[in-house]
Amino acid sequence: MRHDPMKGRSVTGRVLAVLESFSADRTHLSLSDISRRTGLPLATAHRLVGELAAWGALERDDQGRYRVGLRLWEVAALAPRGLGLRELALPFLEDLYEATHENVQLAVLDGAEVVYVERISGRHAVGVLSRVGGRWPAHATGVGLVLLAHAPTEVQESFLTSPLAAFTRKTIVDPARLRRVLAEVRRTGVAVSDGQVTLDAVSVAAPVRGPAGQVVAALSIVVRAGTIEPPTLVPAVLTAARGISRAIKQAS
Amino acid sequence: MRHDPMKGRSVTGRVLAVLESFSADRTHLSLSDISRRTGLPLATAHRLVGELAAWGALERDDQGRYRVGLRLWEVAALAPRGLGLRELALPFLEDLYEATHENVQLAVLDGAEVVYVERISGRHAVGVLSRVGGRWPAHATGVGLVLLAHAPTEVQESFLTSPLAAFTRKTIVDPARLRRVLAEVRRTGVAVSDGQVTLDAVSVAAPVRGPAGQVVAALSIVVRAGTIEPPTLVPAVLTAARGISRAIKQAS
DNA sequence: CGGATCCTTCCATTCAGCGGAAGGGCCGTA
DNA sequence: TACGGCCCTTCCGCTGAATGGAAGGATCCG
Repeated sequence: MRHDPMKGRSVTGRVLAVLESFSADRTHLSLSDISRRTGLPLATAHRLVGELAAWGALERDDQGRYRVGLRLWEVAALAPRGLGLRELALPFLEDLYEATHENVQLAVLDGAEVVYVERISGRHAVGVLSRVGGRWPAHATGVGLVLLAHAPTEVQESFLTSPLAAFTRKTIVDPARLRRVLAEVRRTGVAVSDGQVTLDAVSVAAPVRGPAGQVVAALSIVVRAGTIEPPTLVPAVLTAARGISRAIKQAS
Repeated sequence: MRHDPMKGRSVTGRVLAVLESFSADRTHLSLSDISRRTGLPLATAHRLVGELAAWGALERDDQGRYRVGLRLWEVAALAPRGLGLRELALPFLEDLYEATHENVQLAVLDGAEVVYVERISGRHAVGVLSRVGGRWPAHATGVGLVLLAHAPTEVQESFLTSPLAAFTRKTIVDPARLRRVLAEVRRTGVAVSDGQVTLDAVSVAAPVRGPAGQVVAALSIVVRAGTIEPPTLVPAVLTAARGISRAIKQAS
């Protein structure tokens, strides 16, 4: 009898487990690493990894370690909610970036987290922890507040009944307070997130809408706290967000 | 006896076939589409697609059609030769873009083709056919000429003995002429590609080097033919390319 | 309303996938 | 130089995950 999590697991499931064994802080893994992280026996991992490498989903470097391959990135680049969205948005992100040289981000909601689809950062802009392809709990980000505010009610309720992670003393962790913040976001049309992820950053975010008016993404600018008054950033963020919404509509 | 291309094909191979059934001009596919394009029986396609969708490699839209999912994009975003390279390069690409507002591209070589890892295009810049995540035959592009010029000899020989596709009357299709062009690229350090993909575009490309000095990518600017003399673009392109090379070295 | 096409589900059969074991290679240390 | 530890590769008898034809329901369109 097998006493491992992979027992009875499909081949597809194992293949996907291999792919998800890579992370932002572990982009290069040995075969043994992959075996350990997935729970797959070495011989099994070897076979699956070999097939993925032959196709290009994985690549092997000079030290024999594996990394996510270009071929997988090419296929994944066809994701409408990933690069597809980013392609349409980029001119407007560039506009906002050139006007401010601050951090400009585009994100979508996935479950209880935002996934960053794009980020352009100025050299002197305040440091941000977001990473393209990375995730963050929605409640603690400007883009996340916008996306949650416009999410279906059941998504919001599910979120509000789960524990809210704190990153700084300013992170919103009280569900009642979060409800009020989300209502305010819906009312004003923008979210301001001050010091929720790092104390020195404040962001202003606005919704990006799909053809039917539904919110499909959110755009934000992140600046150093105490440098620019957030309300002064609202017109520019709204302008860029509306431009992206228009581009999405025209692409439908 | 099975009379289909999938007979004897591994599950991993079938899963990858499902993923590669999507293309830039077919980002949304029905289950039957996927079955036809992969050669998989409907029931088999249904099972595999269901597992991929459950994990997030595929998503299903409101009309029941499938598209590449965000989760796959997230994993693929960890590809060092994809977004990894792009993240390091972006500040320099932005510099070049802001200085010129023309098309700025970053590409890597994969076999006989270049894969575009990044592209920033100005609104009024000449139209380009490249697409992030897309491929193009190396010989017909500025970035490709740079990458081929610095590729291992066997890669170059293999390329030169294969038929060279023509896209315009200016596309280099004569192997002897291509040899001379590649030698010139090595000598001068940059490639100028004039009208090879479209007659109205001319590009200037320079190599991006890895920690050991090897050429790992190429950067280019693409402008409207007859507007800016290519040699005047060389310093800016070289500056940006060297900046990226330095960033790569520092990240190692 | 009927034909065409799509999608979902079932299940008897089968062969692709499994993974423990063995062996070779590499590296670091005594 | 030798040895221990760890990594990677390969083998192969066994078995259960995968298979896909068939059936049935749903949807769309002329």
